[in-house]
Amino acid sequence: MSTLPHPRLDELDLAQVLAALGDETRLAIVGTLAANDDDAMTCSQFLHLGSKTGLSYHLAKLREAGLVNVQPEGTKRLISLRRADLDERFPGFLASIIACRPKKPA
Amino acid sequence: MSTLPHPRLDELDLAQVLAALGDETRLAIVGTLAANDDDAMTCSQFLHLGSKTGLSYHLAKLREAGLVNVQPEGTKRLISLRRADLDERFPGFLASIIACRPKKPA
DNA sequence: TGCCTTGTTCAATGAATGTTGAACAATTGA
DNA sequence: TCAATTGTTCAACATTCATTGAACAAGGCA
Repeated sequence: MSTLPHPRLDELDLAQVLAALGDETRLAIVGTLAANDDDAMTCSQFLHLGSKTGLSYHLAKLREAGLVNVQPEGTKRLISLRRADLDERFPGFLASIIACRPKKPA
Repeated sequence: MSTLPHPRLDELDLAQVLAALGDETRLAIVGTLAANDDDAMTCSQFLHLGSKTGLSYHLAKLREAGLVNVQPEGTKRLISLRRADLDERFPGFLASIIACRPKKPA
């Protein structure tokens, strides 16, 4: 699966999840993943949100909180929302978060 | 209404709300208010969660984020969840948060 | 092999956070 | 008036957080 440490479903902690999302940059990352139809994205696709180093930091936070899955693929990392896990552990939560983010017009 | 500053409905910021809830103590405060049927409570009713000073700090955070309303009443402060406001601004959010908190058995 | 791309690690820094105890303010009630 | 109750404010402190740049790894590809 993945070489990087990810919390298991039963290890997800609500306060940690909320803290991870309590940052504009990380909230934007999650919002972008959702707006991208939950398709996997690479770090470089978020460069408009901050520096390379900063993104590495924020993505690690999101991964450690259990919000995203990070899967190495060649020199890239495929980042995807853990939508199913989050929906199971915190039903309705992710949807309510995403619903009140400003949507990008088509 | 109240002498303490509260953000207006249109001023509620999702990231700030999430950050405010990203702390075990504050999450417990909100959970307790919800478990108490959204009835107003006083600071002293949360003393089991921390020191007097600490609670004052955390309750200010919750108030500034727009999660609770604090209304002076004599020497006490009546603290209540801004349920209606939160439901309007972030539909489904509060419910999803509260649903996955462990409930106290009756 | 060598170079480019992608992303991480490290150390440093400044800002924000959470906790504590002492002192203070405001109201209530004897 | 005096004392008790309820909370806030303040300064101090240690911790964590977010950001930066330089250096480093690991693959891809010529």
